[in-house]
Amino acid sequence: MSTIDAPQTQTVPRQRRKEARPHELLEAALTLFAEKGFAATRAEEVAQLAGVSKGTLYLYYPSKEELLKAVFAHYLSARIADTAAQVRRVQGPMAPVLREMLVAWWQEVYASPVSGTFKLIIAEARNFPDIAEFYVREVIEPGHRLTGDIVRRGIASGEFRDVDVESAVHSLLLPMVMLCTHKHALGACTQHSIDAAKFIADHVELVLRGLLQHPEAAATPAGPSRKKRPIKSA
Amino acid sequence: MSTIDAPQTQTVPRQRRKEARPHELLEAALTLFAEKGFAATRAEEVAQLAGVSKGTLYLYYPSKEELLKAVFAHYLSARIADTAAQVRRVQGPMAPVLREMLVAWWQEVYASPVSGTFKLIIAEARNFPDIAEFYVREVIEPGHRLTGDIVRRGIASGEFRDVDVESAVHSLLLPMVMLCTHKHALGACTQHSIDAAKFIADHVELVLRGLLQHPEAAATPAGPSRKKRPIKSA
Amino acid sequence: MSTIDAPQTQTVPRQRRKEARPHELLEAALTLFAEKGFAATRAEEVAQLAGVSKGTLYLYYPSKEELLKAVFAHYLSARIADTAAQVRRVQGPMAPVLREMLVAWWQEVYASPVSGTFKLIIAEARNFPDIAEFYVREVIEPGHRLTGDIVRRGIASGEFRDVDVESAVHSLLLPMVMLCTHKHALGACTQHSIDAAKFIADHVELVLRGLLQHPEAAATPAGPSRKKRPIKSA
Amino acid sequence: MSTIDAPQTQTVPRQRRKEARPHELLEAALTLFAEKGFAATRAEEVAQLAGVSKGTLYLYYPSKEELLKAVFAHYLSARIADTAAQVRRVQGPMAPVLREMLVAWWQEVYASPVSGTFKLIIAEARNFPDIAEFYVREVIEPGHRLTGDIVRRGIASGEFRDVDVESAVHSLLLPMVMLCTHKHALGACTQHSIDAAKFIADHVELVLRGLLQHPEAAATPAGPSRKKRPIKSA
DNA sequence: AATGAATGAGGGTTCATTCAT
DNA sequence: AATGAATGAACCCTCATTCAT
Repeated sequence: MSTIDAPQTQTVPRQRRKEARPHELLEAALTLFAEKGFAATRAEEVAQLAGVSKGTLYLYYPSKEELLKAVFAHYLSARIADTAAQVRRVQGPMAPVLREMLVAWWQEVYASPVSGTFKLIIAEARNFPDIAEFYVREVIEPGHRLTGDIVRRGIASGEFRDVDVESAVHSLLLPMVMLCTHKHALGACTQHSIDAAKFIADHVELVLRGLLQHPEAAATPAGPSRKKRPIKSA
Repeated sequence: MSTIDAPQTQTVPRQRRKEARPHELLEAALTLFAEKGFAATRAEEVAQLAGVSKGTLYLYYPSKEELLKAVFAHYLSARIADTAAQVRRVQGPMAPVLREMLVAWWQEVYASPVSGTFKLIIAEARNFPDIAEFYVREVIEPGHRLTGDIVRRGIASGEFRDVDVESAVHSLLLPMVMLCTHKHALGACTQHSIDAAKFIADHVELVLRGLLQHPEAAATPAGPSRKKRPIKSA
Repeated sequence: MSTIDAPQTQTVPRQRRKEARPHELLEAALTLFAEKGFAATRAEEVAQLAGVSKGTLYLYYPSKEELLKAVFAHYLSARIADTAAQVRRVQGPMAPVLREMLVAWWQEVYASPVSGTFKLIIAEARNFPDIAEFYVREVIEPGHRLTGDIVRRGIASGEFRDVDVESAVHSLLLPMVMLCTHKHALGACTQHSIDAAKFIADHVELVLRGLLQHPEAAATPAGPSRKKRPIKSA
Repeated sequence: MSTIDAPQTQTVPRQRRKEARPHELLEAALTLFAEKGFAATRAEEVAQLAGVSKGTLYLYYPSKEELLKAVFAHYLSARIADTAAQVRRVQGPMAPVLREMLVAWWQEVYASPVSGTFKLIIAEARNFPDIAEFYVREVIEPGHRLTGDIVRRGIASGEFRDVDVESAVHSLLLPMVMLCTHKHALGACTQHSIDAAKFIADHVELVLRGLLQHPEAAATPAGPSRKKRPIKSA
């Protein structure tokens, strides 16, 4: 209210806040849209969760729909490209590459707000076809190409069996996506929780074993992961 | 109705309609709720798709929310129990049982309206916790128990490796659920379609191979399914 | 449904029912309109209370509004005329005439459904001006004329003081009307009930005493009515 | 809109309106509810009469029913208490006290919107029992106690006859309440209007005369009030 | 830039009325 | 004559969006 020494409820300097606003609004929007769905979330709720008033939201985004688009644009851009570059440089067996990539991806995504985007795109794809198209082009296709390339290299080198690449990619990725989706859907309602960290590890090993020409030569223990790994899942 | 060949606008007798209405309304509701989400679907749209007026919907269901609950109650009751009974009677190796059960499940569900329930529960679980609880109790837990029992029997007999049962069940089922979800989400918007029939077959083989103690002994060909099977996927 | 020996839930012969229908519907309508108001009463409720279906109501009355008009037409016709005739013939002091007329009126009206018409006309007069006009012409004006005539005769004979006739009529009648109104309004909700029989007696005596030139000569005891009279009030 | 001398559609500052709105809405609500009844009044009509849009009404009152409750809370609180205090202090004969209190009450209430509350409570009591209970407790009982105390004091001092207090109170008050009711019911529809000012004066004298031990000693002229008093009745 | 009062189109729900049986 | 399924206009209420402050 006054310029000097006003009792600030937030210690963050003004300038900071102003720059941070759009990001805070996007995170609030992702959180609520993923939780309740786009139509069932009120613009005012988003503003409130971001700590601003209803009017302020409209200073940054001209409509609720544009806010949704901005959420996707923000959370899904330039996440694939760099991983792809890294992978291309790697030499040697593909099994460890796959294992590390998937676990790393999972560690980065599952616990972060980004995990909410999957439920959100599932729920809203048909209501916003241009978002769906954008998503397929920017997220799904790059992700599939990346994973598919690894599988193909494994097959080419004789490390993997000659499986159908598309199907293998789906077998690898869909459970992980489903897990993220579950976290924001039923997982948030019931006690029927999945131990995500453990499942991902087991899942990758299981499918790798299905992929490998000589499973017994795999570097990982043949048995299930008996103990939970100390990775926090939320 | 009339004496001489009056043009009949309504050939269906009233009484018949009264019995058929609830089911027609439920199918219309599932279709639209799965397509657009519960909040974004207008009650009148459901009525229209069912071929009745807005008011008629309310003769059968007292509110939109009760209609949603009825959708779940109708489409998800007593779908698990009979399969479970069949499975329990089976003797011999579990791999074929798993293969047949999953393919059969998929054939029955994927092409039918029931496939829409997965997207719907994902999108609405957090808004309707009692529906979520019902769903977990009536659908998820029985389904997991059923699949888990097969895996356990396979492990006990030495057919399968000593994997973590929960994780294996997830690896088996989540891609299938994800596929149903996808069909009603991105799959309905873009050309990036998945060949579901092929994927399911490949997926089951891949994971089975990961499960089996001696994969090379499996009855199925080691190679990928090169040709699409002539099963219609929608 | 069948013509011969159908099990009749009502022992009343058919013909009787058919003739009685309109009256049963009117009584149901008066009851509910007086209880809940015209707008807040559903046509189906009236039908139900009369023991018929919604459609049947419309066989007898073309609309809810016509039903309301019929209620007034039925309950308020030819109630004044005969009393008026009786009164005109009477000779002698007017105090007993007034006393008897008011008590008789009250005994006949208060306990019967007719008592509901007052609340009803109060609540709906402004929404249905033609009903209001009818009511004023057919009920209020004759009633006032009748009562006023008695008072005027009392004044002319020197029995009553030379009061304003209009005002005296109001003082006499309004409390009685109010009592009927109260019975169907607050009286139906709370324990704060008025002992109607006692009040009417006391009220008439009190106002008569105010009217009389020589109150001490009145035939009634000067004290209050200590005991409730054995007249049933509902 | 324009820079010079733009015709201002809204000269009232926003802040002012926010404070005034609730009262404007309550008055509009009382007016319309009393005129048409609660059920027959549309929320938008209330808003319109108060000069705001439909949505604005709901910024101040969460539902039409809460608006009704607020009307009663606003118009009927703390109206009795202060009169009661005044009356208790008075000494001397009770007849003038009664006369003045009733005339004052009438002058204050009859011409004001408050007069509508009687018709409203009559019409809606049975639909809103908690409002009825509130009304009995806050309005009727205090009012009766106040009036009854005066009558009792008059009896105790020998000024009044030993009448039944409850009945006398009703004889005094009911016509006044009926008059207020009439004003908003038939009185608003027809020419059959009552001269309220005159009636109240006459009524009080008439009933006082019925109450008094020695009527001829009363301070008022024995004859009727021949001339209308110059008090406006609406 | 930020606020929040105000708006009004839109959607859930009710119910008077119709009409095929 | 009687029924009750069906209709759709109307009404309560919500909420995305605007705009004066």
